[in-house]
Amino acid sequence: MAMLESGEDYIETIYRLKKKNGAVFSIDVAREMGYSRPSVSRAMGILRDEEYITMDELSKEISLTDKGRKKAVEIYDRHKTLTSFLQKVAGVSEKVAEADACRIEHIISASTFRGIKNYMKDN
Amino acid sequence: MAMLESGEDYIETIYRLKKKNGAVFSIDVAREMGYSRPSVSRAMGILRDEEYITMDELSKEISLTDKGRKKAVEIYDRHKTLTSFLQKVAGVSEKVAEADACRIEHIISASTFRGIKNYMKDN
DNA sequence: TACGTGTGTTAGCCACATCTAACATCAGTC
DNA sequence: GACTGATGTTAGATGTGGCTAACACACGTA
Repeated sequence: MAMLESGEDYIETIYRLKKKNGAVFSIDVAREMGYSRPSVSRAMGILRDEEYITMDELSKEISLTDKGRKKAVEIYDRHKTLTSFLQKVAGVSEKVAEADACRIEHIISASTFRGIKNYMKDN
Repeated sequence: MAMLESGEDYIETIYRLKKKNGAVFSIDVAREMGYSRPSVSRAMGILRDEEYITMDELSKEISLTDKGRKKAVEIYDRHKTLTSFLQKVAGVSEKVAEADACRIEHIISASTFRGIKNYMKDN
């Protein structure tokens, strides 16, 4: 199964929580994203099948695989770049920029993102 | 039922085809969007229920209501503005800009779009 | 030891938006 | 007037991604 849009959100959340708290569990992801435990449980199953994460059998602690971490960094970079970009060119608050970035980051093409990244470097 | 993202696409397509061809029928929308006739038929049913369009009982010609036309113009404006914007700041081709604009136009916040519009006015 | 709490999972539901198959209808043509 | 092709609709399936209810299980504590 291909990586779906919602999967990117889950991976990004895991990555951010890991940076913030160290260890990450499903319940943390559920609270952070405002989803139910079953929804997260199912998503984790898919991410595990696709080898983006592993989950400790006993403790249930979630870890990103190399593949997952690579993906996470990529999405996180898109997120940060787009947030700054929107603040700069559209003059919106960080909060608004963040919310828009969060949606745009999943659908923007690689070319356009590269262009924006370039723009941010030069300006 | 609230206006959904996909509904915006259908309305925008109807609007564009109307400008291009004069009369619009479901089959034209299906061909333009690459969807099956039943998918378009159902979508038209919803847009009719929500009073964005009317459909001639006999000829089946599709017309936008005032509400629908207002919506279409709004989406079309977002589409054109975002396309130019991405070409300008990201330096991508019209084709790429168009494809990204097509997806972003549905999810961007009103504030951020206003900001972008402003940016385009000043630059 | 037994019990309650927290966390994860399973089962089954819903909404949305696509699809295919099959049917209805209308218009043009032989 | 019957056949054929184009178009629209109906019925039912699929995939995605939420949800609740109910169950499984580990852990701390009375």
